[in-house]
Amino acid sequence: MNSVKQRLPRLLPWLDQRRPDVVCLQETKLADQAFADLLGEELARRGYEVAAHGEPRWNGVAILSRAGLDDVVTGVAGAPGFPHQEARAVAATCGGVRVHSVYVPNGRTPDSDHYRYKLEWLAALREVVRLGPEEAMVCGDVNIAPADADVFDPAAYEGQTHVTAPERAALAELRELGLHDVVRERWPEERVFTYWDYRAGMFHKDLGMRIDLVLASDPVAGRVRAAWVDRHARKGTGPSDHAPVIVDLDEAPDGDIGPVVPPPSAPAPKRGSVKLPQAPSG
DNA sequence: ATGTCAGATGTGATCTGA
Repeated sequence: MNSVKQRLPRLLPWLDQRRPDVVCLQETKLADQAFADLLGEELARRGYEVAAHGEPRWNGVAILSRAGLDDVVTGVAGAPGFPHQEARAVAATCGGVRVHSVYVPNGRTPDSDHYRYKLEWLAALREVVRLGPEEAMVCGDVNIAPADADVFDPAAYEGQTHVTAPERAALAELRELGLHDVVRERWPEERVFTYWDYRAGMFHKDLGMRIDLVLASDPVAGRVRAAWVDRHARKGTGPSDHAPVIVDLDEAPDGDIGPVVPPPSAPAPKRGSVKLPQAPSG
């Protein structure tokens, strides 16, 4: 979101256009009461139940659902604070699936306390998911590009947060619980990004990173019929610097809803020596 | 061009975080 308050004119039309059953939001940057005051009524009118977990200024996550919203848990048990507990995770059971909306700490620089905090936070998240139900999804801004293919130019990010080996190992350990990276599995060779820096025309040039993931356990991943990044939502006036990831699931394991065609993406520009703005990622 | 935003402090420009 990069502020749900600033993004309201984009969020509500997007909900009406895509009509998702379950929505995981990150970086709402709003306390729970302010969240309810700002958009509770608009969401209720659209049939959404809401689990919001926020702070007055930073962070903040939420789950919107019209597929049920049960057993809401805020935060990650056993996770460290920085120094206080931050609003970076909320979980709920929606239509039989344990859904986690997560905003993984940024990490800032690899030698920082914030980076160590990020790794410890991921380890705690892994424990929560490990002890949870088999049908599970982890969705959100993980602030890690899983592989070099998830960065427009790996050389431009070398040694920076989001691409280091320990971060990728922490993410891999989470995935070793049996979680599928459903967008990468659907688009194994394609150029797919979810985040583009606001500066320097990065979106226009499609110089981005794939740091927003939908991870799904086996029984859920088997129901995936479409998985794609809604780049359209990054265009136009007043977008977030991230684009939403959309995943369609069948209702039944052997169901068939026919072919689903994602919208066309922009042609990939040539890889080159592009100077990277010094404040990476959101 | 370190080229953008958003939130805050506290009124206007500067800081923090991404």
